[in-house]
Amino acid sequence: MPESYEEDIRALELFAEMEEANFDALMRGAYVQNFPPRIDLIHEEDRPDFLHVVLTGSVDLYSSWNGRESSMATVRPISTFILAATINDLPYLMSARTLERSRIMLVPSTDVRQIFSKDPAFARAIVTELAQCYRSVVKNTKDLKLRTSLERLANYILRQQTLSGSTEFDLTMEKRRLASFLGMTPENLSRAFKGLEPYGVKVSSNHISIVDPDDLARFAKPNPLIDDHTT
Amino acid sequence: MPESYEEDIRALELFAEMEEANFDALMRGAYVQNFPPRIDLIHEEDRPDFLHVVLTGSVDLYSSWNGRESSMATVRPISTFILAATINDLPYLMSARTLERSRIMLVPSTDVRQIFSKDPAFARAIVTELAQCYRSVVKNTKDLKLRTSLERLANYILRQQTLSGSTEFDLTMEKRRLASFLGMTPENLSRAFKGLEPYGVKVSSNHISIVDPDDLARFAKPNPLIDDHTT
DNA sequence: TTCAATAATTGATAAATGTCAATCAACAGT
DNA sequence: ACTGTTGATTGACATTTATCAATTATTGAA
Repeated sequence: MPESYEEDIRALELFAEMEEANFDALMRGAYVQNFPPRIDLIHEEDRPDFLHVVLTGSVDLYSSWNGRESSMATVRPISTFILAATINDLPYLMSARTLERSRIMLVPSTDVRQIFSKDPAFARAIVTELAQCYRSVVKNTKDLKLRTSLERLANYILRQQTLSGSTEFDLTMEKRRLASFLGMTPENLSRAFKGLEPYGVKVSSNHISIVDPDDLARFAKPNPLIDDHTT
Repeated sequence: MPESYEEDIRALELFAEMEEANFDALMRGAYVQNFPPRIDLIHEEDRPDFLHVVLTGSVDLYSSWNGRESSMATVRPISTFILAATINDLPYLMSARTLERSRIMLVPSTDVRQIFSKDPAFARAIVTELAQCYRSVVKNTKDLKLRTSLERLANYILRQQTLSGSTEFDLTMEKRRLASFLGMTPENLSRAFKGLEPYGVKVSSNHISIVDPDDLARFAKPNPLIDDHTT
């Protein structure tokens, strides 16, 4: 376990407050591995043998049914997935694949569960993280059920604007994956971008610029109870 | 706090394993109240002053945006809502209203958080519950993103069949609310029921009978990673 | 660079879903 | 039984979204 990573991992909310000895024990059992792009890390229905921590690169969480597939979320450094399955020792509900070359830490699930039960600070952190994950998915469900695809895209663009801190930014994922994440087809996304032109959204390749954010916001009607992913 | 309820509450997974003294402390601060039908118990954006426990009756969790509304879940006795907001002390993401005359226990959130941090068994139970809630919402998202409304209805009917243990059962909610829960309009639901006739689904008022469950299942393609809400 | 593979776009069309209005059914209160 | 209210259904139609096929970028490897 290289020191450099261990420091970053310790800084993760999930591990920050736990006992030094317990953290060390977790790290002793863990190992880090490099994966090339587009490698399946875990598959729906598998048992959660390890808690995964993305150290570098990025990971796509996706689901399949009846030959269809949908992108559910992107995991970026430094954060973990998929905690809920690990904690309750139940099969994964989502598959995970690397999007690019990625460095992933694997922590044995048994270690996580064991230390969970003897380290109150770790337990507390897990609860906070789980509650956050839960709230994220609820927000996502509201987005899907209450908005059209055009409205979802408009709000997605506004969220990215907030994250980047600028009215100009690059999309952080392929459009086909963005489409899947937003619950639509690539063709529909392409037309949706056109549909936002009247509200001052300019798209060229993967670069987005928003002429008048207020104009876009009047259409998108962003709402913290759906769009603010920090709470 | 009437003894009769206290016993049932103690039997809840969430409270079953905790220290007697802590349970008593929780119950001392709690109170039970009766509500008529269609009463708003909590509203999106409110602060979680209380953890709610449904003792009798039923509660609808729903969300609104831009004049639209969607039913997210139904809470039936005896279970709690909404734990995630209470634990992280963050605004509710959903509103809740009684569907019928209901008896609800209100436990001050501060008590929950305080006892959470000193009772490991309670902490463990909260984690299990949260992970379960999280997995439920993920399943719901998969249902929404991977299936058409006809497929969602077909699988809903199969789930209800499993719950009732019979190929004949009554719908447990109004059709308009079922439509909203499944993410469609009442008109679309009405036509979807017709669309399932070829697969042997008979509907008369709120009574459903399935002529040949295998036939329906061949169309619905139920999947435990979406439809099994017990894991 | 050149070429093959993949992603993105576009047009034409079909399917799914929503909206609006009218009607019918169920039910509660008088 | 009457009546008003609400939910459910139906038909006509509009909108949204998906599908299929063709074309145009874009990217990455030889």
